[in-house]
Amino acid sequence: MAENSSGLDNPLALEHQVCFSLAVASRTVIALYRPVLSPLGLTHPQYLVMLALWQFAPLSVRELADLLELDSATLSPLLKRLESAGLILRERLPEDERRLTVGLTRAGRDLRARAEAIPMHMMEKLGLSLEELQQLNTTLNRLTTMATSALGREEGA
Amino acid sequence: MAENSSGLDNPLALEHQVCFSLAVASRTVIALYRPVLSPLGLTHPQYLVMLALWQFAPLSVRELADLLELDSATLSPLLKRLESAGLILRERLPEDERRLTVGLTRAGRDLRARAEAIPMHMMEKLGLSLEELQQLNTTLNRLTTMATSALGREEGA
DNA sequence: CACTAACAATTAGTGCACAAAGGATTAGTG
DNA sequence: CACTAATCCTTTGTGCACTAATTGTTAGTG
Repeated sequence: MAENSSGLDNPLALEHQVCFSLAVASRTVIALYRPVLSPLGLTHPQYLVMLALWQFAPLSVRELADLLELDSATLSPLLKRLESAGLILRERLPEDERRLTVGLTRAGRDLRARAEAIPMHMMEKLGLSLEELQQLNTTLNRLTTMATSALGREEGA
Repeated sequence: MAENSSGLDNPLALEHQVCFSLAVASRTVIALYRPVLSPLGLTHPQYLVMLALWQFAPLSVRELADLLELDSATLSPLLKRLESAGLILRERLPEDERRLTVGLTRAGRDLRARAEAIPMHMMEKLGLSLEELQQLNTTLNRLTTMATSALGREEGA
């Protein structure tokens, strides 16, 4: 009976690592989105970009990066792919030639209608209630807040 | 007051998507590991492989893939890098030449001592209690279970 | 025993994520 | 105004994740 589930017996045990559960959960949930997004021609990160644009377009690359907590170096090629797919437009801002404005094309806007059923669909697939998902969302956001502030402290040190 | 936090007002709102919170949390927590793992010469996925090996070595590629819920095509190059780093050994099983046995080298075993402080260190960085982390772990595992069984149902259909 | 199935690992190809460096533009300061 | 610093985006390079196709090996079947 030396075993327990607290992680005190073997702190390095795989099953005790939150970072592992988190990575697996993230990959698995995203995998569940794949067959739903694939008919729209979107990957999951591209879907998140489209969500941001449907909600806030136009946005600069920097604003998108802040919203999605991604590096602009990650977004740059992703946005090019969305542009080749005809969903978005990228143009330099006249008043600040450094910035790129990302906006939606007609096709990009139209895609929203086809995406509208996705959240409900995924909820049913997952088999979790709205309350459970909201609770989970809150917990995850709290975790991210803690991790982000810990990262911030490091840079300051 | 048309807004609420249930997601019913705008199901596609970025802040309501669990998949988004999950992806961000995963990336952010892994980012917090980076400065801790980098002195050991490990990336986070490599760290997870080492955890599995410290606990269960020797393991075949298939067993590792099952444990980590990863594709063998992802593990193949990763294991080669760990081998070049001198941490693991890869050899074909004499009794079944299809399989590859992955075992630890002396350096690989020795690295465990340096990794032993990591879980506690990360817990402190995050600023969450052991109970909170256990609770989170349980929740995430439940989520993965739900998502996995949903994926299973799809293949059957 | 020959032949086909299944299985294990690898390879090739696409896309995401991040670090580091670079080019272009704007803002701030003496 | 000239010059430095900051900002924005892109590019390059490395590594992870997944799909599909491939090679090699074992197991099962007629």
